[in-house]
This record gives sequence, structure tokens and C-alpha cells, in this order.
Amino acid sequence: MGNSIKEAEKYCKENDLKFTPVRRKVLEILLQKNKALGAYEILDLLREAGFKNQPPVAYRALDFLVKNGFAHKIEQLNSFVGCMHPGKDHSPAFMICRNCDFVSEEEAINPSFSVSKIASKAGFKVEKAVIEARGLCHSCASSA
Amino acid sequence: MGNSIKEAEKYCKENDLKFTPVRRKVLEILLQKNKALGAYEILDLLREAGFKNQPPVAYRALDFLVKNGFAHKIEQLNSFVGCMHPGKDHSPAFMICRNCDFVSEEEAINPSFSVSKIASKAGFKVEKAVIEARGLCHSCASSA
DNA sequence: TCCTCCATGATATAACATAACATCTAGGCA
DNA sequence: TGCCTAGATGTTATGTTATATCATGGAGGA
Repeated sequence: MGNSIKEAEKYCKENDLKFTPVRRKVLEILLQKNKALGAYEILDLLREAGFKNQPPVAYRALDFLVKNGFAHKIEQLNSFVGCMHPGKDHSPAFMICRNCDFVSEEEAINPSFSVSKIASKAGFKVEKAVIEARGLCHSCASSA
Repeated sequence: MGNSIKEAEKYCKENDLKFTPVRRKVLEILLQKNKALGAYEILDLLREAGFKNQPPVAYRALDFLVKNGFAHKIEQLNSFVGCMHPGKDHSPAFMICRNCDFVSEEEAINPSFSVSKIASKAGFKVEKAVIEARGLCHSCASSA
């Protein structure tokens, strides 16, 4: 995880992006918690860490992180997760456990390829594919 | 489209579900508009049609329609569309045009199969897969 | 009849997100 | 150095989406 922070730092340096304290802190929070967090939860944690806590503070940092591939938004939960393989060009698919809310990120090359095929039949040009599965994670499924 | 309404009616009769006036009206609205509508837009249209217009009115009807497969929620837009092939057991994938906001529903058997494969590697049991592509529809792409 | 289940009515509020404008700060360059 | 610019942050206000809660109504079964 300190790893992901370092990668983000490096990427920003190389691409002339500002990895400011609040952006770094939000990414640290996401990576530490290792679960999907809402913007307002993040905001609370920022406040605890001494940052300002108006909503735009969190949303701006999250926009930055998402735009640059350091975090992802989970649309079904209106929440955010740190990216597990930043830097790499990737097509993530998320597995969201309906019981414990744990979110795991998997690489979704095949599904997104299939989506593109379907799309091109329909004359649609895909720029981004959101793939989110809901269900039960291994540990919740086995303890059920 | 009158067709989809009839199918919904039939399905409800067979499954002992109440296809009440407000539920029917919301489905009619979705099918007529043939685009993604937010709950509050639907609420306005309900009011125009003489229904009550507190938020729960729309959300309850939408919950019913989504739960029974007559409509879908588009997570990226926080909005709703009528289902294009109700009744059939299906895995929809949505193509959302970022220019005109038009949403088309395609059948996503392959992508959702690939998602399940990835999931099972991860020990995850998929109950529902959300697949939404963002990009340009044919007509917007060609006029660009 | 009366009871139960579900739908609807109604009020309030929670949760999520952005608009708009002011201020600050680092870095380029005259 | 001193100015200028671009982007980041501060701040206030508000817009948008969604749900909790409790009261009321109405169809159908025992």
C-alpha cells in the first residue's frame, strides 16, 4: 500500500500533476481502509487528520484520484475505493459483497472486450466500461 | 410499447403482483420517453397526470418495476429506463451516450458470463452484474 | 365480519454532489 | 525582483437523489 502511494507520487511527478497533501491523504485513507468509502466518510477522516471538511474538499480530491486512475468510483454504492493496480492501463471489474460490503477489484479484460463487441454491433463507441457485480464474497458465502 | 405494458400486466397477473395505476403510469412514462429519467423527473410527470408527487411515490413504483424486471436503474446516471425485453430472463448491458444521454439496452450474455468466470476465480458468487458502457452512440459519433 | 397484507399518503430528513466566487501559492518570465 | 498566470484550496450556499417513519386505506381470505 505504501507502494501504491509511491507509485502515485512517481506518476504525478512524471506527468506534472500535483500530488498535494489532501490528495495524498485521501488516497492513504482509501488504501488503508481497503473498502468502499463514501465521500462524507472520507470527509470525516480528513477532518480528524486536520484538514478542512467542506464537501468540495473531498470531492475535488476524489475527482483527481479517479481521473488519474488512483481510485475508482463504485457506482452502485456511491462510494470510492483505492485502485489496486494504479498506473497500469486496466479494465476493472468490481465484486461487491451485499453482506459485508467488501469490494474487490479484478481485471476484466474479457468482459470489457465482450462489451466492446456488443457495442460495436450496436454502432456504439465505448470509452469506459463500468462492470460491477453484486453478490456474496467467499467468506460471507461460506459462513452463510 | 403498448406491448410491454401488456406483458407486464400479464406477468403480474400470473405472479400475483399488483400492477397498480401508479406503477402502470410510471412504466408508461418510461416506455414513452424512451430515455433515462431521474426519479424526480418522473415525479413531475406523475403530478401532471394527477398523481401524488412526494418522492416516495416515484421511488416505490420504481422499486417495484426494477425488482420485477420491468425497468432498470442506470447507476451512472442515477436514473431509470423501461426494460426492452421484460419477462425474459436477461443480462442487460447499457450503452450510455455521453453526448445525447441516449441509453440503449443490449443483451450481455457473454460479458456477464466472463464476469462470472472472473468472480468464481475470486471465490465470489455473482447475483447480479451491472454492465454500463459510456461513450458515443452511432449518431453522435458520426456527426462529431 | 374482521383480520391481515400490502399499497398509498404524508412529513421529515438523510445522503450525495456541485455551483460560484474568493483567496492563496508555486512557477514562468519580463 | 516583481508581476502574471494557472491551478489548488477556502468558503458559503444550494441542488439533487433517496429513505425513514408512521398514519391511512382497500382488497381478499378465514
